[in-house]
Amino acid sequence: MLNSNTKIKCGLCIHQHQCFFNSLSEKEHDLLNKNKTEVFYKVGETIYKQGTSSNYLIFLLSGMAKVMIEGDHDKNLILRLGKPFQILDFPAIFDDNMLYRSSVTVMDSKACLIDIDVFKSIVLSNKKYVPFLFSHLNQTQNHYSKRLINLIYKNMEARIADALLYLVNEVYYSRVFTLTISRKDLAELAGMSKESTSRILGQFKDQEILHIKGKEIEVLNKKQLEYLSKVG
Amino acid sequence: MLNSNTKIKCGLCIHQHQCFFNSLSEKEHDLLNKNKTEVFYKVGETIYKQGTSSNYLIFLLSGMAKVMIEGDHDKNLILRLGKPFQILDFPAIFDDNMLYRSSVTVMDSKACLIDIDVFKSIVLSNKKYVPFLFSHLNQTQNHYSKRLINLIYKNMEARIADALLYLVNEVYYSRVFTLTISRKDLAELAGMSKESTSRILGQFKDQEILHIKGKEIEVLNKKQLEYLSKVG
DNA sequence: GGAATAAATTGAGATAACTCAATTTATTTA
DNA sequence: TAAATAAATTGAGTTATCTCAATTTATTCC
Repeated sequence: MLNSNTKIKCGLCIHQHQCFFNSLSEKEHDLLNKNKTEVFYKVGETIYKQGTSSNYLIFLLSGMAKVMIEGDHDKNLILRLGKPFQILDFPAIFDDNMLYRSSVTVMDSKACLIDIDVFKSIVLSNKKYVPFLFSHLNQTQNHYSKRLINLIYKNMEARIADALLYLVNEVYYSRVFTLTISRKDLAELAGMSKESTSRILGQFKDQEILHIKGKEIEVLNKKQLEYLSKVG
Repeated sequence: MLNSNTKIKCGLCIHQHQCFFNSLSEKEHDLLNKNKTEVFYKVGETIYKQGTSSNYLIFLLSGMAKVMIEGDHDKNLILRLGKPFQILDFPAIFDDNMLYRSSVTVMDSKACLIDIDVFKSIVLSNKKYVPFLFSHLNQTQNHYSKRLINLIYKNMEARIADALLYLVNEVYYSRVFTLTISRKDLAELAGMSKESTSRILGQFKDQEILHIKGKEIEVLNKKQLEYLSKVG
């Protein structure tokens, strides 16, 4: 983790349209600018650690980070992959700032650390923000709900299909992509062992559902993945 | 479902101290009183149906309801048991009022239906409510996170132990209780088949961790349940 | 209160998924 | 660029959990 010397100016950056904070006023953007820190993380670095508290809200500027639950016996579950201009995860900001999930970069990343008290003051003073925030939390909750039923009752094929569809539809936005996570990460996204993940991927390759060459993946038959996800 | 003729007056009832709405002003309580409907549900009745939208926020007044995700092939997962003076589940109130989980009573229950627009107007006008609501959503999210890792990587013993500990610590508040849900519900709370649930319960009985007589359950060795939850 | 129906238990067999170990492939470091 | 290390794949054997069927126990309803 390394501090940055040239901070991006909130409210003036070119990514405003996709930014979590784009509905803020100029005054609020200034407040944010004064109270934020930009830092670099190398791949594999922990940003948030489950069970600790944080005074910062993490806003990714570049790279990618996995948001995961750490279980006992080295068993983790990846909940989502955080991408630039998204808030990585919410500590319990109106309670004790506790974190219930960990976050680790999967590639070199740049992040913006926003002081939670400053964020809270904005939330409490800007009415427009409440529906937005509520909506955001609601979506996360629904995402978790869906993950729960999928991971518990679906078979391996369906779980890998779900993971791949997640990557296509919500991470890389393309049927062809270079995987930025390891096979072990993919396994933890599908809630199964890395060996089984490897086997299912090989099977999908044989069935010409996927074209795989190392980290390069092309989904040849997305309909089939959707079908497997449904029936499995 | 049957309408009630004698409505409880919000702000004047004896359960204020434990009520979700106890920080409201007199004026807000009046607004709520004017815009709420009280209804009765028989055991097994659906209150919310996943995939539909609702204009009401459900506030339980008596009885109990399971909040669950309905999967394909008749596979459900119970997320929590809703109890009196709790909000049952939040529709996407700042989006389309959509429901991502179903809710079904597990005993005859009385509920209060609060108009979502009225609730929203209170949330948007009462600053004190934002932290409270945020905190509530956060807790739900953390509960789901925990459920995810527990259900995916833990064995049957640990999952039943978790379900029992949930009943003791968060539902009945007692080591001795009369189960208000069926064995099948218990199975859906632990994310496994009803036959396996039955077998594990029998095993716990043999090991003198539990004393079971039909619906009457006494946890004889809570420490052992906590141990099984941890190692399993 | 007894018949009918539903819920819960028990047993046996099937299978999905895991673990461990061996090998191959890829990536890092000297 | 070779050696060392890490990541990924493959195979074989084991085990946890499920399914289906048969009983038993509990609950509902006439």
